[in-house]
Amino acid sequence: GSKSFLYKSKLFLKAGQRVKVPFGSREITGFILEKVENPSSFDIPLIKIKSILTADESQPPLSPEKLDWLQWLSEYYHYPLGSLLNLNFLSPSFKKPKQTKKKTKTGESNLINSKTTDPAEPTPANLNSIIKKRLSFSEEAFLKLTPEQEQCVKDIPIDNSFQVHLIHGITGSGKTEVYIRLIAQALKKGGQALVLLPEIFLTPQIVKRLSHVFPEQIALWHSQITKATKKKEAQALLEGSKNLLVGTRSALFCPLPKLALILVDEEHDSSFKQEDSLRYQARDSALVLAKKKKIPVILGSATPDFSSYQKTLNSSYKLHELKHRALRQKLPEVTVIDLKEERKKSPFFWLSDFLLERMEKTLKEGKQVALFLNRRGQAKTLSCASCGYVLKCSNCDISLTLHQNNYLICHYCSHLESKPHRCPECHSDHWLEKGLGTQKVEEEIKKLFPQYKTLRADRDSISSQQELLNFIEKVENQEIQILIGTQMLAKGLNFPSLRLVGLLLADMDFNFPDFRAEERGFQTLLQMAGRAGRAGLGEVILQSFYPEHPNFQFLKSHDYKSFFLKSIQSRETWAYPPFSKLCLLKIDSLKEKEGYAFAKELAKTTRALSKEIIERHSSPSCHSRENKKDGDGRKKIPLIQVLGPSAAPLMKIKNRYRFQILIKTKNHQLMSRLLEKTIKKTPKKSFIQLKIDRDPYSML
DNA sequence: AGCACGCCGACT
DNA sequence: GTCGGCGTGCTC
Repeated sequence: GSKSFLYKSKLFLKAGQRVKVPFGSREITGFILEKVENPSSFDIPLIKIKSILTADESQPPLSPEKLDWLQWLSEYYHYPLGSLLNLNFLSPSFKKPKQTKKKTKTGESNLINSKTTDPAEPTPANLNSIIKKRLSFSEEAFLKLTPEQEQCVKDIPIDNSFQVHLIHGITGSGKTEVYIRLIAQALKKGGQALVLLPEIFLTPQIVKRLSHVFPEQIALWHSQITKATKKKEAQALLEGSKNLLVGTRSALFCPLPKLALILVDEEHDSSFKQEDSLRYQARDSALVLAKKKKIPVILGSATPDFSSYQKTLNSSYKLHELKHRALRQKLPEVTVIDLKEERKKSPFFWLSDFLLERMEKTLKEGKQVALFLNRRGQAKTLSCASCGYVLKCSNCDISLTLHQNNYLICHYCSHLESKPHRCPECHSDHWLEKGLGTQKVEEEIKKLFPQYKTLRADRDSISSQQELLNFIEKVENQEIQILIGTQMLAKGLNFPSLRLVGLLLADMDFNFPDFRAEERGFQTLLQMAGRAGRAGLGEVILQSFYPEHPNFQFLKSHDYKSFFLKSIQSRETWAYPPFSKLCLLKIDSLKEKEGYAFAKELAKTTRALSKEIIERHSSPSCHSRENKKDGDGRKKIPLIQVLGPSAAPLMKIKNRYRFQILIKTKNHQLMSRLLEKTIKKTPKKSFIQLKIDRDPYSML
């Protein structure tokens, strides 16, 4: 996959250093990887080896740990190291835009095996001014901690050793204040801290709090920050004039020479996984970086990822629990309503009499109400009332979503068309709207409560940071009484006057065709329930067509741990993560037949190679360990399973046909070995793309 | 970036 | 058959 190139030089060069080299007919900047002792052992005629032109001192070299980490990323996620080093923040000139999808496949490489290397050294900097600045935050901005928070801070040493801490703190338990103390410790020691947030534009409140406490230290890093600013901030972090970086997953690549602490907030959030080009999981990658740098990592969540929580059970992660809300507010009471019973009585099937009544009461008392529904748009699909024809996107294989009652959008390719008058099949003009979205709810609620102000929060109504800030301001100033939204409302927002939360169709979330659906659904419901009563009494009304669902009992008692212990069992039975490792081989072809043939051949190769690996792995030397693992009565998990090929759940997207093969293995070493062998054996085809999604989050 | 190579359609 | 357009791969 990722190629490196051999050059010669008499210069004194360090690994990670940038150099200018001739490459083909042009001159490019490359990175020194390592010193090669025996160049003739390479399969390259010595005469072809060119000389390095100059050392590029415009930026300090990558540290050995960072370089090591980048190599790990490249291998683990099967992404060419050359392309990785070319990503904006690592690139010497910030001018190069992200490669187009077509180019990433080849991955232009500019790596160099130099003849002389030496470990990199940290950049010297102006100590006096740094020490002055480092202490420029004022402890006066700290809030008083509860005994629980204080204990948590005490139990997390910020030292030079690798340890993963999981802070499981219920909504409103004040995790941010714990983070602030730990960041302050890292800064006081002369170190730097990195805080990763899922989508920074959805979490302005924590950013505001951190900016208030560390006004001169903080640098922000996310997709809406301009390149010029990024360059400036990267420089400040390199020099040490700024020492706290708060950003989304890509902030992980920013230079932080004195990194002493990594904090991943809302660590369960799926947006830490990048779904294109380098398909990396930022939380997992942060753990690897921290291990190489020998520093602590803190993962925080009210609803931890199953894999993270599982690792606290055998103490490989340290668990810290915050079980009480910081201002001693009670957790909201959860009432479960059976929609089967209620639907006949109320004006709409999705609004029970009970919820309606509680809404009226809450609003009369001057408090706010939020209604949560995990589907945007107005009606999910449009189908013909007489023949049942469903309108689908012409490029993709999926149903179109109706917006504002007159146009249809494909959520996959953004294809837009107006609502047709007549059914293209039977020419009937009678359409049925199936499904319920936030727009429909907003429309009806406005009719029911004309005297109160209603506002909708979803990806359609709020698409920028500024729009979200406006929304938050309106809610905080109580200009709005009724909020209607998707999971956008569930992410880290804190509204003191919000008393009542209605979860309109709570069982909908458990039924996606994905092994993580239950985990995801419960996390969202619990997070959403946690928005109620952040300052004082709160109430949650959960509506469902299946009210006896056992998960609702866990929700009523706000008991994440019991939910986890129950739900993790089926993961084990079916050998899904964290009990196995997954990798999705995605085949994407312009032609359906050839794509399928390629996928079939690929699956055959993968199966044959996995058989080889299993045989070798089960040889006497490895045998005893495996027996031990299987001998304790648990269901036996096969070492490697290759499933498929199957048509992807959404087979046709943007006029390309998609097939997939799922590999399940017992551990990631086996996976790496299998992937490497498979790729080596698979011939490249021009119109077929093969993408490797390691630890996939979306099976689509 | 700029050149080599191979696949496929159009034409002598 | 052969010419040439174009997409893809390679550059130590």
